[in-house]
Amino acid sequence: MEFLQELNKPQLEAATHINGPMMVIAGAGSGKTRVLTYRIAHLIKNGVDPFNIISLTFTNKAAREMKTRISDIIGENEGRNIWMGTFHSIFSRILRIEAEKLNYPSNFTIYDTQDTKSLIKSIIKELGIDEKVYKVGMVYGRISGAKNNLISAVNYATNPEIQEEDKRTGKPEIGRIYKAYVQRCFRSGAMDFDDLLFNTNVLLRDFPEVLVKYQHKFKYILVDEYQDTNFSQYLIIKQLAAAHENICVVGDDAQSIYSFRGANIQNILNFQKDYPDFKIYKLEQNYRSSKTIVEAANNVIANNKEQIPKEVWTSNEEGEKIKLQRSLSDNDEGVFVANEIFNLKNNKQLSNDKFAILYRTNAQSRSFEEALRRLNLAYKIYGGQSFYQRKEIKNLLAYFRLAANNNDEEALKRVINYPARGIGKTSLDKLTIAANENSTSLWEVIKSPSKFGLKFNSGTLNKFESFYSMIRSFSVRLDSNDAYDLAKEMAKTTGILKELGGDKTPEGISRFENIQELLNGIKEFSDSDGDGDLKKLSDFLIDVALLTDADADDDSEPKVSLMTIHAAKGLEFPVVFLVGLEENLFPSQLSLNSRADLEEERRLFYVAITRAEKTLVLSYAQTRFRWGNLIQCEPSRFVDEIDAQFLEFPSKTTEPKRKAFSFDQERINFSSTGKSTSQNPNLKPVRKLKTSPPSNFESDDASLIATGMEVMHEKFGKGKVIATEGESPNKKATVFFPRVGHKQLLLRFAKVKILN
DNA sequence: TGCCCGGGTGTTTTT
DNA sequence: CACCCGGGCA
Repeated sequence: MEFLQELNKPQLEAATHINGPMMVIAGAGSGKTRVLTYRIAHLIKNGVDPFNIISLTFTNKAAREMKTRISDIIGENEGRNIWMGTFHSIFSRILRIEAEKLNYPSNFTIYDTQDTKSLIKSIIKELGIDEKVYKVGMVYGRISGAKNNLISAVNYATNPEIQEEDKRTGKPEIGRIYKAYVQRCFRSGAMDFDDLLFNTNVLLRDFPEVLVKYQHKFKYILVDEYQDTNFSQYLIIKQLAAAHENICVVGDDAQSIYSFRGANIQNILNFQKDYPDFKIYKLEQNYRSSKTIVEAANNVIANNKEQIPKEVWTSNEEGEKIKLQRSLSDNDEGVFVANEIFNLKNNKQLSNDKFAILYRTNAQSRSFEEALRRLNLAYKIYGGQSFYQRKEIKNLLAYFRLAANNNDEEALKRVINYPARGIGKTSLDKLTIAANENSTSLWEVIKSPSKFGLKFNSGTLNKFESFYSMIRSFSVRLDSNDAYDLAKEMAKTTGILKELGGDKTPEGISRFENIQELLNGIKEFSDSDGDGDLKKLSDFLIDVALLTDADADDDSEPKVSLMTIHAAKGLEFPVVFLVGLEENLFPSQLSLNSRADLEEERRLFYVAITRAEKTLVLSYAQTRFRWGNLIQCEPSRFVDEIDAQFLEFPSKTTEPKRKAFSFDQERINFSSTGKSTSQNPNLKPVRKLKTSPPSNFESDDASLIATGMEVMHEKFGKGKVIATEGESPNKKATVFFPRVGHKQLLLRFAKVKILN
């Protein structure tokens, strides 16, 4: 097993651990994927059947990469038998096998975020609940959070604490919406993302024989990115592992960045409780980055209070300093980065794929796209609006979905009048009401409206009838037709091709091309793997909701990668531009009210820095367009947390040519003085220039603040203290602001003044 | 029923 | 600024 020789001591120990529970705490860049892959290879070489291994990853991309790497060692035939994928894809697979136990069809639809929100929205309307108070996103968040903690709709509505909480925040109807939502999904034969995990839990809980079956199958369990699992996922793992306890989890608490999605670091602590005789391995040597980058990252993360002690180090060379770049505006930032890539490419003979631009929010990509395009640099955006989420694509997919699962309400609503066939809102409302009253699906009502006491004029009835029979004609061919043949015909028969083909605007042409691209993709699917089986459209459709753009990589030419930091997790690049490092953007404005949120932002910053191998550029802009307004920005506090010895302040020449503002002059003078303090001197002039709002806002001493007081907050205005909690410096206050509602404030950070 | 216009509203992050 | 939604009109 010569492959094991490439490992260092702790890596080797972890990779050759065979039986019993184990946890690997792996610092950034310490080779955890390598350990996981080699461990799997080692298991197989030691007689473990690949069929008995399940390996859960965070993204499909990570899964595929690992699969390739394992196949390289043990051969593809063995490798393909390992169950490897995301929680969502693996458990949707199991749910399809076991669906009937839960009274679901095995071809259930997976609702993506759009479908879910659209359904919640209709429910809120139908129930006559105020949409202004019950914002769809917020309701979805509550329902999702409940599901991730395995709180069913019934539990939710009967749990006194939750009801109390919802009443206190003025939203007592969420339980009702949750109930209706679950019913509607069920009648539609649909599960949302959270259901895939929730229902797996139900399955394992209510059907002991199923649990035993999968416990027996998955004798060896591996979980990557364990710090980002939520309770629902945790419990699935725990149950599956209960029989053999051959469980291996790999994670890094410093890289936990998904708590907003219910991820819980607590799971790492639970691990020690659940498996007292577990073995722990710590990987602390970083192989990815230069000393400078590793130490800067250590600087940053040291500011977090809550973490498992570990010391990441590297024997790599010291490397370049981290460049700090200031631009006048968001557009200039784009130009700077594009120019810099252009130059580095030429000077160092690097291909495009060696570069990544990382940002906090998807909306920031625009200025970089424009600038890169102008220099003819090929780039690829990961995440954001994915191909499969585009309207035209979703519309065609909705026809496929509806053909495969006639009860899919969201699919039906999407296409029943697209292209326009004269079935409008009024008719649809009638149908919906009848479906609800009779606890059935829309489809059943359309099939025979009269059965449900509905009266329509004959023209409308004819329209229903022809829509119904068109869809049915597709449905009956699903099992006998080739995916591509059927898809192409559906695109034609439904009128989609004609509709889009007639639109000669640039957007229309692009939409048409997207449809063609989707059809091409299906063709590829049809032609793939010549094992003789018929490739069905329903098979193509199965996990389409779980696919993201990153899964459809085309490597025709090397491209610059643009993505959010969340999406960059697990990746590495020789050159990284970390952009938009401004207060209120990164850290996000919404994270400033609690220590936990701020620490998560800092971990995110840590993840971002540690993606870089050799060159790291930190960039911020002084002004930025937001909500259509030009706003002044100040540099992110995180930049200050890096010791100045690791930073380099670039010369003026890298800034795009344009009339300098007066403060630009100031910056040059300042840096030429060569003043060196322990902090970053170049940040200070900007700080002074902050124009909004003048910060003579003095906070009062936190210890004085008490329940009942009227206070003034710098951003939220006047408010009343409802409760306080803890002692300073960690004293928190719940304050009600008429303008923004209830807020939890950590008084150390919040700018609050006592009014009376 | 379908289209167009205007106002209101909103931004983390993802499977 | 962009998008979405609702209202009003053809």
